Amino acid sequence: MADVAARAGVSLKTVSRVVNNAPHVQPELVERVLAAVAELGFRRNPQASSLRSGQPSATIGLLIEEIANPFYATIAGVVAEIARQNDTMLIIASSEEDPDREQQLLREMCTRRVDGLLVVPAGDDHAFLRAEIELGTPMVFLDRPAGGLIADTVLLDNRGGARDGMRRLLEAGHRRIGILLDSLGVYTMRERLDGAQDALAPAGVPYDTRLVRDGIRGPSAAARVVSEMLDRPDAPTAFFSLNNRITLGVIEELHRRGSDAALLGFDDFDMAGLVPYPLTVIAYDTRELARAAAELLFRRIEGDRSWPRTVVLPTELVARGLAPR
Amino acid sequence: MADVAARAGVSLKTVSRVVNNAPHVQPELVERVLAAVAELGFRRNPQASSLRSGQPSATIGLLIEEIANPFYATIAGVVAEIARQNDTMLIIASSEEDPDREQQLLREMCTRRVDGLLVVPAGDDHAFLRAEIELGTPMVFLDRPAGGLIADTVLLDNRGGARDGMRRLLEAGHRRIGILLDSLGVYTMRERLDGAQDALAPAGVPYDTRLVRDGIRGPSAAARVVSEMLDRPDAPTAFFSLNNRITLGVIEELHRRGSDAALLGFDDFDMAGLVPYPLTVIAYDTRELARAAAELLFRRIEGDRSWPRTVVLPTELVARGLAPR
DNA sequence: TAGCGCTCGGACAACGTTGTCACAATAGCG
DNA sequence: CGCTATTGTGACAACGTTGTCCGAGCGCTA
Repeated sequence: MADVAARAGVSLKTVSRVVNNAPHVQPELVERVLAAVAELGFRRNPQASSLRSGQPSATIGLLIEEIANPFYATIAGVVAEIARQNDTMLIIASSEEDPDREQQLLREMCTRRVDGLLVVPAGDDHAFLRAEIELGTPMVFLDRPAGGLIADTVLLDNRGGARDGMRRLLEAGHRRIGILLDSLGVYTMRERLDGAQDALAPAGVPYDTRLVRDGIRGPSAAARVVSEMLDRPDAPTAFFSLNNRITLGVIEELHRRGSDAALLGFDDFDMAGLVPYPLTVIAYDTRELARAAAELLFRRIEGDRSWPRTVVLPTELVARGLAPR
Repeated sequence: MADVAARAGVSLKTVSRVVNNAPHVQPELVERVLAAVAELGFRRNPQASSLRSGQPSATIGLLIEEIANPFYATIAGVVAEIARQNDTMLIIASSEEDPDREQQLLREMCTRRVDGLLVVPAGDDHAFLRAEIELGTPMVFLDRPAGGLIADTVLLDNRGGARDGMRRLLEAGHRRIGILLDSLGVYTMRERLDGAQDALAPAGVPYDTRLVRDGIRGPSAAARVVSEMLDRPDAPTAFFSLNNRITLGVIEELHRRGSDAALLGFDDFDMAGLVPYPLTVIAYDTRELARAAAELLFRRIEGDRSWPRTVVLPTELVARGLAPR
């Protein structure tokens, strides 16, 4: 900046004023300064600038489980767009469902003085963020609630959606429904399982633990479990898959066998209309989830200090897949 | 930091030493300082730190077209992981194929003094980055080459892959092959179309422009084009779709009609093994693409000043989809 | 023409940290 | 016991920028 000032024949402060579009500078000087800036390729250092002026960093952080997963990729896309609209840069990191890693990454983001955080929590204790919140960093949790912390949260109606879906299966006369899920350690899985149970009691169907299988990590594991269940004498007449990766495996196995079991899956997915098996999915608006969370965050950043709120977004039952030809 | 020093009864500099794990500090003092740090909730300001010490920002930027797109999401995931392994934060932004927006976002990243940039170019002139490169910011372009700039680049063998795929169709006896593509403004589309043409001449099949349709933006547009082509008297016996969104639409229409046209698609996709139509895809390793680019970038950041290199990754023909039941 | 207010430019300090250097205290040596 | 090394500590300036404040120069009025 001093070089620019020398070149333009003005004081350092005048250059600062020009660079910051401050008033009270002669048009002629402005021009000279801008010329010098262009010639010397000067660009102001935002670190020094915000150090002195105490301005925010115009950066937010987004912590998700896994970027490559379409659910999180969709969220990241929406957040990136809203961040751009707010002239804010976006730092993204993946916790890979590891609480230690989550904590480390969130700390790092806070250290970098992000203006706000959007977090899909991995661990179940986020007390370490309390100091940061009190220090004034806004934070919005999405898809799952934070542990041990009262904070803004945007969730899906996992429980209600699962209950509605199960009710549909029960109304169709199914009494033996296989329920397949990933880890019970994940909040959404617990909620969805609870929702399924909610529907059983009013229908007079007992909760049979032999029909519930957890720890299913991917499509092929799901296919194996389905195969095994169908081979039992009291095979299920319907399946409820609690996430879309499991749904894929179930479809694969049911299609392979030419089975006519009903299939209900939580999570919609791309190409769900093209899969070779009729299924009903519990769908929701992922983009709306991200939008609500990001908008809330920016309202907080702009100074909204009202009491933390929790938003729950609805789910919807949708018929998908192709009938067998 | 001054408060911490006062509380621990040491000088400010000693606190700095402790915070930076510098040697030559008495263990007892270290302890007192750390206690004061904990009590006051002190965290050093990396902006001021790097302002003074001139250290790099430990941040890289990734510019892609659209985060929600699985191709870019996969890239982002790999880059995020490699960044983490290098203790580096990752800023992600989407250009949405808009050259102006690309330029604006890249400038902003450079202003923030990122240590390096990974760019999927949207525009075709990146001369504005030359000053930045000469200033010492490493940059690696991926999936598409930069315009008007000699720089590190990691590409896929679009042309070779398309040629091999077409050759396969020609060997199977197809002579009328419908070619469907998105905009010719996109580098990869041009390369793939060139590759298709490369295969036609040696097989003695003329290039018939009536069989080539560009400007196809999504699955439903693709389905319409297929429908129209199949209704013509000299309907194609095979289709070559130049990206996976188009492939989806083609499948939909071919399946709907119960057609037996052969289908070749560029880009593999999730669930490609579950779609209700037999198809061959030109697949490649997206993760490897991202890995190669990110590794190269970090080698540059670590000081590798060798001549810019261009890496071209191979493609592979893979049979996918389910035969009709 | 003196006095007044208004505009604009520049000197200076400060943001929070660390590199440099100097000095004090201790240990090691002849 | 005095000398030099070595280690531990602190004063100071500097990184690049901007907020504060003062005063120079200007035009206007009485």
